[in-house]
Amino acid sequence: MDKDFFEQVYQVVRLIPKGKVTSYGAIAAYLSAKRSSRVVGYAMNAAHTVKPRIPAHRVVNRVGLLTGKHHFETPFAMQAALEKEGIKVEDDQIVNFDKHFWDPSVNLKL
DNA sequence: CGATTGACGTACG
DNA sequence: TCGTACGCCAATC
Repeated sequence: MDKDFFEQVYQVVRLIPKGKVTSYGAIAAYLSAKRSSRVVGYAMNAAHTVKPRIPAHRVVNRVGLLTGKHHFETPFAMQAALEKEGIKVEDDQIVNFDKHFWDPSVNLKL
Protein backbone atom coordinates (compact mmCIF):
# COMPACT_ATOMS: atom_id res chain seq x y z
CA MET A 1 0.00 0.00 0.00
CA ASP A 2 1.54 2.71 -0.98
CA LYS A 3 0.70 5.13 1.60
CA ASP A 4 0.79 7.86 -0.84
CA PHE A 5 -0.28 11.36 -0.78
CA PHE A 6 -3.70 10.25 0.30
CA GLU A 7 -2.52 8.66 3.52
CA GLN A 8 -0.50 11.74 4.29
CA VAL A 9 -3.52 13.91 3.75
CA TYR A 10 -5.67 11.78 5.99
CA GLN A 11 -3.02 11.87 8.66
CA VAL A 12 -2.88 15.63 8.63
CA VAL A 13 -6.64 15.99 8.65
CA ARG A 14 -6.85 13.72 11.65
CA LEU A 15 -4.38 15.99 13.42
CA ILE A 16 -6.63 18.97 13.10
CA PRO A 17 -7.60 20.04 16.60
CA LYS A 18 -11.22 20.37 17.51
CA GLY A 19 -12.67 23.75 16.77
CA LYS A 20 -10.03 24.38 14.14
CA VAL A 21 -10.02 24.21 10.40
CA THR A 22 -7.52 24.18 7.61
CA SER A 23 -7.44 24.47 3.87
CA TYR A 24 -6.55 22.09 1.10
CA GLY A 25 -3.72 24.32 0.05
CA ALA A 26 -2.28 24.29 3.57
CA ILE A 27 -2.23 20.53 3.64
CA ALA A 28 -0.79 20.36 0.17
CA ALA A 29 1.87 22.90 1.10
CA TYR A 30 2.69 20.91 4.20
CA LEU A 31 3.26 17.91 2.00
CA SER A 32 5.42 19.99 -0.26
CA ALA A 33 2.86 19.67 -2.96
CA LYS A 34 1.11 22.99 -2.86
CA ARG A 35 0.67 22.65 -6.57
CA SER A 36 -1.34 19.54 -6.00
CA SER A 37 -4.03 21.19 -3.98
CA ARG A 38 -6.60 19.56 -6.21
CA VAL A 39 -5.25 16.16 -5.35
CA VAL A 40 -5.80 16.95 -1.69
CA GLY A 41 -9.43 17.61 -2.41
CA TYR A 42 -9.60 14.40 -4.34
CA ALA A 43 -8.10 12.55 -1.41
CA MET A 44 -10.87 13.91 0.73
CA ASN A 45 -13.33 12.65 -1.77
CA ALA A 46 -12.10 9.17 -0.96
CA ALA A 47 -11.74 10.02 2.72
CA HIS A 48 -15.01 8.37 3.52
CA THR A 49 -13.54 5.14 2.23
CA VAL A 50 -10.82 5.22 4.84
CA LYS A 51 -10.96 4.52 8.49
CA PRO A 52 -11.37 5.87 10.91
CA ARG A 53 -13.67 8.54 9.68
CA ILE A 54 -11.84 11.60 8.51
CA PRO A 55 -13.01 14.96 9.88
CA ALA A 56 -13.25 16.31 6.40
CA HIS A 57 -15.64 18.93 7.68
CA ARG A 58 -12.60 20.66 9.11
CA VAL A 59 -11.09 21.03 5.70
CA VAL A 60 -12.24 23.85 3.49
CA ASN A 61 -10.86 25.91 0.70
CA ARG A 62 -8.58 28.85 1.28
CA VAL A 63 -11.46 31.27 1.70
CA GLY A 64 -13.10 29.14 4.35
CA LEU A 65 -15.90 28.16 2.05
CA LEU A 66 -17.53 24.81 2.63
CA THR A 67 -17.06 23.74 -0.93
CA GLY A 68 -17.21 20.08 -0.06
CA LYS A 69 -20.28 20.15 2.11
CA HIS A 70 -22.24 18.74 -0.74
CA HIS A 71 -20.18 15.61 -0.59
CA PHE A 72 -21.21 14.78 2.93
CA GLU A 73 -24.04 12.53 3.83
CA THR A 74 -26.04 15.68 4.14
CA PRO A 75 -25.10 19.25 3.23
CA PHE A 76 -25.92 20.19 6.79
CA ALA A 77 -23.57 17.65 8.31
CA MET A 78 -20.53 19.75 7.58
CA GLN A 79 -21.93 23.02 8.80
CA ALA A 80 -23.52 21.39 11.81
CA ALA A 81 -20.26 19.67 12.71
CA LEU A 82 -18.36 22.93 12.51
CA GLU A 83 -20.88 24.84 14.57
CA LYS A 84 -20.86 22.02 17.04
CA GLU A 85 -17.17 22.60 17.54
CA GLY A 86 -17.71 26.26 18.13
CA ILE A 87 -17.10 27.44 14.61
CA LYS A 88 -19.68 29.77 13.20
CA VAL A 89 -20.71 29.17 9.65
CA GLU A 90 -22.65 31.68 7.64
CA ASP A 91 -23.69 31.27 4.06
CA ASP A 92 -21.57 28.13 3.80
CA GLN A 93 -18.61 30.19 4.83
CA ILE A 94 -16.69 30.01 8.07
CA VAL A 95 -16.86 33.16 10.15
CA ASN A 96 -13.50 34.41 11.35
CA PHE A 97 -11.92 31.73 9.25
CA ASP A 98 -8.51 33.22 9.81
CA LYS A 99 -9.12 32.91 13.53
CA HIS A 100 -10.06 29.26 13.34
CA PHE A 101 -7.46 28.50 10.76
CA TRP A 102 -4.97 25.86 11.79
CA ASP A 103 -1.77 25.05 10.02
CA PRO A 104 -0.18 21.57 10.20
CA SER A 105 3.25 23.11 10.23
CA VAL A 106 2.33 24.92 13.43
CA ASN A 107 1.79 21.62 15.12
CA LEU A 108 5.27 20.57 14.19
CA LYS A 109 7.06 23.75 15.05
CA LEU A 110 5.47 23.81 18.41
C1' DC B 1 -4.46 5.41 -24.52
C1' DG B 2 -6.55 10.24 -24.87
C1' DA B 3 -9.74 13.65 -23.09
C1' DT B 4 -12.47 15.53 -19.23
C1' DT B 5 -13.46 16.60 -14.52
C1' DG B 6 -12.59 17.91 -9.68
C1' DA B 7 -13.90 19.06 -2.06
C1' DC B 8 -7.98 24.33 -5.26
C1' DG B 9 -4.83 27.99 -5.88
C1' DT B 10 -2.25 31.44 -8.20
C1' DA B 11 -1.49 34.59 -12.08
C1' DC B 12 -2.97 37.79 -15.33
C1' DG B 13 -6.16 41.34 -17.57
C1' DT C 1 -11.24 45.21 -7.06
C1' DC C 2 -13.51 41.70 -9.83
C1' DG C 3 -13.54 38.23 -13.55
C1' DT C 4 -11.26 34.90 -16.41
C1' DA C 5 -7.45 31.68 -17.61
C1' DC C 6 -4.14 28.28 -16.55
C1' DG C 7 -1.56 24.73 -13.91
C1' DC C 8 -1.21 20.69 -11.18
C1' DC C 9 -2.04 15.44 -10.04
C1' DA C 10 -5.11 11.73 -9.91
C1' DA C 11 -9.25 9.32 -11.20
C1' DT C 12 -13.00 8.46 -14.31
C1' DC C 13 -15.25 8.12 -18.94
